[in-house]
Amino acid sequence: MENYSIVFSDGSSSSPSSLTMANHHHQQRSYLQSNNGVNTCKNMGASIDKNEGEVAGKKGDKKEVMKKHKYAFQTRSHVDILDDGYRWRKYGQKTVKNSKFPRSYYRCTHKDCNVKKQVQRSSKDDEIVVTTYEGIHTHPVEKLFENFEHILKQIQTYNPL
DNA sequence: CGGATTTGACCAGCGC
DNA sequence: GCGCTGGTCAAATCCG
Repeated sequence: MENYSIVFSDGSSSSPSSLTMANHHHQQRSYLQSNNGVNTCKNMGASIDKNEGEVAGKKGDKKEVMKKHKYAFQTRSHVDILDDGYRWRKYGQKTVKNSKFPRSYYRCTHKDCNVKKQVQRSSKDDEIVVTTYEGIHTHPVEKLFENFEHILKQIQTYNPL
């Protein structure tokens, strides 16, 4: 069962057999760990918050209100969308510079769960898929997994290293 | 018919 | 301030 290589990284260092958890902001989280902790991830630019938490009006007043849980990892796979048990609704796609492939933006389809993720594949190695999660799910996983064998099988299927 | 995608527009942050 | 770039919206469209 050594046919997969899942590489946690923050986008910079990625040696293909190490597991370096990304730690963008405050705390790091286990992959696929559903938890109902406080989730105050707010969107920075737009103002689509319906009845979400407070909007700190001006900047400079409160600076550390938003805590974002953001972590990325790379997988060697030929499928973009790894089935991680949640349902995702695509809400955007942009072509990023320095990359041939577009980046897709997904959002969790649950009612009060505003977890986002981005899927982007590397321009150099089109086998590499960079998935970036942001936020913590406030609801249990909709699909039931026994363990990681399911998702690992997806990677292994398309990655005969 | 309802929910998910598609896709161009729109907007904000940043660098020049 | 302006233009580029990345992130999101939303209407149209697709698909079960």
